[in-house]
Amino acid sequence: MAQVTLRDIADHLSMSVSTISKALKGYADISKETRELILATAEEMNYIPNASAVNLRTKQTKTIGVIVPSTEHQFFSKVLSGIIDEAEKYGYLVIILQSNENYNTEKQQLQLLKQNRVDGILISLSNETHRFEHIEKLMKEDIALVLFDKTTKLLPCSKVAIDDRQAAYSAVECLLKKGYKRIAHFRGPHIPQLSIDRFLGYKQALIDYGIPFDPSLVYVCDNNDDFKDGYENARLLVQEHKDVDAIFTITDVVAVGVMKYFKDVKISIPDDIALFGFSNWFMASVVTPSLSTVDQPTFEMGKTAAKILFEEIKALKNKVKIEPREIILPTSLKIRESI
Amino acid sequence: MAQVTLRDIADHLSMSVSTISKALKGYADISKETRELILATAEEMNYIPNASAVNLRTKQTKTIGVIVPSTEHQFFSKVLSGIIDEAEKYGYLVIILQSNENYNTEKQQLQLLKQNRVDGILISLSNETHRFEHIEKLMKEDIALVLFDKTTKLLPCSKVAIDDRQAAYSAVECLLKKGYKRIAHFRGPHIPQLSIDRFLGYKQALIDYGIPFDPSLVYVCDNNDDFKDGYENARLLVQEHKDVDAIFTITDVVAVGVMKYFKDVKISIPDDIALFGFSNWFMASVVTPSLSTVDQPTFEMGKTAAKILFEEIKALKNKVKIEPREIILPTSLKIRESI
DNA sequence: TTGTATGCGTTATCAC
DNA sequence: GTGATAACGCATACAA
Repeated sequence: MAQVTLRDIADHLSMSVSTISKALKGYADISKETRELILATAEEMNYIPNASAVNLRTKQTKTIGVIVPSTEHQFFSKVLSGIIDEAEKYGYLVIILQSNENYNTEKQQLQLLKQNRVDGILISLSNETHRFEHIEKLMKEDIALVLFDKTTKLLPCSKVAIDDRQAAYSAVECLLKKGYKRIAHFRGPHIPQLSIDRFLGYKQALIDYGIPFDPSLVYVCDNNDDFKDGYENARLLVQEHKDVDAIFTITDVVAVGVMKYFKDVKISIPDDIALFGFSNWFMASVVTPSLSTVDQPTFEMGKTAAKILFEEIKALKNKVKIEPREIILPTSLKIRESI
Repeated sequence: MAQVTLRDIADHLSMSVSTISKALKGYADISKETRELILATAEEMNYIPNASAVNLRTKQTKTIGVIVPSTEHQFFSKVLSGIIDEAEKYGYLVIILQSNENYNTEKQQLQLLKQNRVDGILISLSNETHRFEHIEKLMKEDIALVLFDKTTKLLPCSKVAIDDRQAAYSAVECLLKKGYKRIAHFRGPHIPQLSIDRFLGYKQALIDYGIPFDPSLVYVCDNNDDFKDGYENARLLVQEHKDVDAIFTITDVVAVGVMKYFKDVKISIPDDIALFGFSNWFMASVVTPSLSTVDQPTFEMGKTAAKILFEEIKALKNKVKIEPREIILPTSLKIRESI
């Protein structure tokens, strides 16, 4: 059974298609009676407008695209939830794509979204992405774009993120104030701004507190398996630096990997080594000992990014120039048993 | 800058639109030279087909819709990942909607997807959904539909799920074999088939092992906050039934809530009470003590559901009648420290 | 091998 | 107040 069209309703009522269309859209120049008749008939015939036809005519799809490195990542799934919720309020649909931290995939997916003429795009950059032509190209066209979480300073578009550097600084500062002196950092991959910033925050805090920065205390987690990275790096650390008294990790899962290793080799947290995570995922509160970490407004980040995107879509539609904005969401420390 | 159309290319090359169209689609009746010229020009002009126009013509959108109760739920985010990955292979885009366990929302979202003429729909039913007219209506139209995870026996469409009853049976059987005799069950809400089935598996195991079923040992988790449900029900249980020696929970997060309460009141797991979860989420392996649970193929469920959906979309397109299938994915027990 | 004509379902401008 | 008519961008049957 094919879908009912305006034509079908028109035929059924022996009226013209344009009359039906106008009545359905509440135009003033249709008499109340006919309008009501048409509305009732449409309802009865189970009419549903064909979005493709509408898109073609109106040149807007009421759809946005979102590219994230991975949907199953707890952080992103929560952001997505925020985005989808917000989109629904605005009557927008959300197409979700995962780049798997791959630059080429990300690039291709942008094409796909363009092909579908989405009204706007939200991206959290892949770890691999260090060239931005694909995005710059996009920005020159009539398509709104907002970066979130994994952003870059090299792109003059709106962004929603946290102050990773400051947040990391606070975390390490907290360790320092507690008296820890030999603090290692399990950092993220080299490209993403976010992992650079957290590293810089770490370094700065050490310097500010008169602790010499020791590069050999920085371990990189770049195997796309944070838990394992944490576990392995913990193993290495214990071999190489017996004097370390605290670790600040790029993310909670890394910290949980560390905990696992320490549990296996009977190193006690925080007595032997303290541990500070980042993200405040659910698991941070339920592991033993519970994990001190940096709380970031995840759901809010999604909502905010979406909200800004919709504003830009609206501006674009009205041919108003958009001023790129950078929203920094507040973070806070969750102090728990691990320090 | 408006998007380049076939017309633009045609004008640029002084050819007809249809020639361009055919060349781009690789039709045989275009000479190799012109085709190559056209391909090069299209590339150069940065032509990207307008999906809305194509949809309108071809009556397929190469898009599927997915409705889940919540994307931030770890289980669903993993399923979604499987769906998106699989869709990408088939060249399909995925629109994701969350019903928030609300029947009316689910119903409305189905309308939205119809409006967008998606080629197929995947749904995991909301906990509230106990009427299925909205879905039955859909099934009568040219739109493929596959249920996953939260399915129902009342709908004659394809389904992908696990054997919840059997899986729950195995878990409880495992507890019984270990010698636990007074086993409570923290069940899910009353409507979803899945929580009914897990409950039935629990009950059956007891009966088969000669333990009388005691309804007062069954606690319901229906506040949409599994952790809290677990925590609160644990509190109640301890008050009401001091003799219970094991708990089987509907899901891991509930179990983690239980663990938290027990930790707070110094009840030892598994010495005082054993604990068995369901889902094998990441956290199950990292809490202390680690949680015994039922492992289910989450990512696989998404992939499988998508795969079946695409088969049905294909069948529908070729006007082949589709035979509903029910795929049961295998589960297994993960025995850890909590029992 | 290429071009012409038509229609997909809708919106919007213009007559009547 | 209502109805032709054209246009959105593309695909395809058919004519040349």
